[in-house]
Amino acid sequence: MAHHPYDPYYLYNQPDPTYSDRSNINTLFISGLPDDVKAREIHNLFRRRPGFDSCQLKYTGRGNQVVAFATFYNHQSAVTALHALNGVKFDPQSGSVLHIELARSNSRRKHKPGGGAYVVIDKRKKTDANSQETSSDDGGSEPDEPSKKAQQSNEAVVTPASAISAPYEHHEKNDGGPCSTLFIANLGPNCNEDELKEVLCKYPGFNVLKLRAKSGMPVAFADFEDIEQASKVMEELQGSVLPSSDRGGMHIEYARSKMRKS
DNA sequence: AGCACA
Repeated sequence: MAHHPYDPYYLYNQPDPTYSDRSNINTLFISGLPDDVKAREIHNLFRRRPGFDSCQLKYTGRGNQVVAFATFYNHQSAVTALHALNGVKFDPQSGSVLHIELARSNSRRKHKPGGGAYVVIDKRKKTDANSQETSSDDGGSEPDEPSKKAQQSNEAVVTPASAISAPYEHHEKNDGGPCSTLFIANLGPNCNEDELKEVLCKYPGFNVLKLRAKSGMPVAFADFEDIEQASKVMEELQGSVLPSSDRGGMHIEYARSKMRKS
């Protein structure tokens, strides 16, 4: 008996049966897509998000409605991508705005070693020249749709400030977007440059590490050749604990600006 | 939450 039943901390942490618990969901449900969207576009939308695994485009068969699912390696990555992209204007021509929520269930599709990074599920009746970008050999593997009515209310969707950084626009300033320099925090006070460098130099594309202790706690900047390589490192090292750490794992983000090639 | 170097 580890917990007294009236222990408020114990009670607080019990699952609440009145709300669906989606803390184990790693998959996002995306609606509000234009009906001519391509699986490739969905893939490009998510591929640089940390923790991204795979995605699929689904023609629901009701009208030209298209929805998509994006699966991440963990729940937190999925939630982060959700917040980054929900409400973003996807197509300035059609005015379509992304509506993203946690899916009702995780995508069960396994990552085949030779398989593509995205998948199309076509439930449409028409068998004419519909382009099958990638075939789904197992149509029963897609998660449930969380909201049947989500797609009908495209016009009511309000565009939040995050839509300013729409994916189709090029920005000179980097507002939290991907960067080939990483910012590393939550390092212990005893962290030294060499132990961190030892870990980082195992990854391809690693360039330069700079450690600095601003008002005590050290933070680091690690520069890589390109964003893909930096993203990979962020994914793999996120939360990992250095031997010198007296606290939790490293917290890694994209730096606000690329390191200067001095 | 903490983002420098030029």
